[in-house]
Amino acid sequence: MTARGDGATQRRRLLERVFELSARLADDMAGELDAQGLTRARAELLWRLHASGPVTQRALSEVLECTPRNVTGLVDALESAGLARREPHPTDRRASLVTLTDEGQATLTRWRDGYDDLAERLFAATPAADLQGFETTLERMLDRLRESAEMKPAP
Amino acid sequence: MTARGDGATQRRRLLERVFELSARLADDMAGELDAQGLTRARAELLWRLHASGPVTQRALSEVLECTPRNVTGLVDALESAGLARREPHPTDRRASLVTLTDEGQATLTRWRDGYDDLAERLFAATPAADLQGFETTLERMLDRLRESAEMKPAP
DNA sequence: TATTGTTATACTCTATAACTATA
DNA sequence: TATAGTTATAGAGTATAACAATA
Repeated sequence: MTARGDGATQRRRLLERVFELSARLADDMAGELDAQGLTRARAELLWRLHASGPVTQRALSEVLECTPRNVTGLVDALESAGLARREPHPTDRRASLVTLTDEGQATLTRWRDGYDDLAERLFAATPAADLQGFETTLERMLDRLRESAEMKPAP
Repeated sequence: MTARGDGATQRRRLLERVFELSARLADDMAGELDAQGLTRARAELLWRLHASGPVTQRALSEVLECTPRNVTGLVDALESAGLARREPHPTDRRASLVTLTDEGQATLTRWRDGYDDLAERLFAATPAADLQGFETTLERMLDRLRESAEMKPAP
């Protein structure tokens, strides 16, 4: 008979729930993207592009933490899909500026609305005070993870 | 001047934190696995195998929600790595039973310890009462996601 | 000489379709 | 006839290395 409510047991169960949450959110998102004919990697690029405005592929490769070669393929796909395009860099003829098309912009607007819908769906039934506590615990978790990420930054 | 502390704003910020948590946990895990020469897909198979005991590839393809062909490749890789092996099925000569090797078992034991360490690292600094509240809110979120997953189960 | 982005090549995960050996 | 697992083929993400054009 081990004691129920044991701290380690609670923590283990909690972490399991957190992983389930991650998995379900990822599934949810993958489903949405699939319905739009997009993949996660391409969506991530669009998202970053929206956040930054027009940028070089070099900059994208740094933000996405992948190789320039990888960016080439993603931009090719997004260009074919009509969501982004390459424009000449005004001063550096080696580089090009990746830009959202109007359709790309529209896609991002839809995502923002979907994001808010999801936030409401997940949290609307929870009192604001509880959400405050939730955020505090969440931030503690993030602090621990940020700490360990700082310890091993350069691969 | 929109009101700060507005409900929608809080929810949006909270969802952002949740996504950051997911991303950091995934990065953390990918780093660990990479150090062990494993990929996420192979680790997932090992994990399921540990949970189920020896099973057919057919069963694995259902649990992992992927094609039998995919399982073939993953088991091939795990077999080469010495973590799993195929054994003849006792009654069905078409099928084989995938089994953890001793090294595979040892790997799983290490993971279990690492899992508990992570749970402690993330939660030890948070009072048990706060964790209780955290779990309640987490469960509400999961309920919402489980609901929508049930609505569209069969692709 | 260094940098931007590309082509060439390769590995992993994933899927569909066709096929073999069994049930 | 149906099932378990394989081979064959293909697309997507990712990586390294070599190369062109330009800085």
